[in-house]
Amino acid sequence: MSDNMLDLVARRFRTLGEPYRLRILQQLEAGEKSVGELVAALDGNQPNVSKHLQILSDSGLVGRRREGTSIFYAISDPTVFKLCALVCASEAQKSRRQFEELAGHQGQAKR
Amino acid sequence: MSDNMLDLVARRFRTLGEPYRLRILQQLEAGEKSVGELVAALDGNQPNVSKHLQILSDSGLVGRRREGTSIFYAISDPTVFKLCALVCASEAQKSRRQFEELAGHQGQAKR
DNA sequence: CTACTCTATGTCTAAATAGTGATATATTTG
DNA sequence: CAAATATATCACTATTTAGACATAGAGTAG
Repeated sequence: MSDNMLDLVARRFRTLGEPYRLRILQQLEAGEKSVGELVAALDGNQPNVSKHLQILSDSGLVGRRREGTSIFYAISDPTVFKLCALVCASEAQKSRRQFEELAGHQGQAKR
Repeated sequence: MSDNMLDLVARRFRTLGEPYRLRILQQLEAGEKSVGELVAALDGNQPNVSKHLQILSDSGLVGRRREGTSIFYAISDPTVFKLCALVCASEAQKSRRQFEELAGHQGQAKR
């Protein structure tokens, strides 16, 4: 993979590496929402939400649509949910391994 | 998804959000390598490589094995390559859309 | 034990980035 | 045009994090 592509991929991962942005994406998974609706749903302040939306938009993950004075954002790259699902599964398996390891050591200790 | 899980997922994405770490993972995709081998292959300095390896190890993406004075690292969670492949495909599609959009506008300008 | 090799860690600096409040911009309404 | 609303941007601070250098720790050979 070229260095240029590596940078692009890393940038994409960094965009997804912010819990607040993941929460925004999660909100948008249910359908498009205006900035105000997102601010209300996430209990955030407006400039911060707008900034994160800008970053998501720059990355091409979401698209915008104006309607009156409101601007509605929507998912434009559903890949993100596959990515999240993969990571979730991986984390779950990691937790399970850790648990079993602990349980195993506990069992040994009892003997 | 719980806030706790969101943080874990975000953390995982951030771990992958560094080009240098992606390059390390790419090196390890071909098989386990010692720190020294990675330093040589990536033309980096040793403490930096070690630090990135530590981060990858903490995330559970790689595992270590000692052999003499050397320590060999290897991929322990192949999920990462699926993630990268997905993002690559998404980026490629994004580029393609951008190109077609530009081409389309050029065509309009010629009329 | 000493010298040597390989790897990890501590410390510092610089850069990137999130959060916040004030303000600018755009759209609609009267 | 003036006022009101919704969103974006600016300026700033604080936090995080990568990179570089020096040094510590672990293992091996003599």
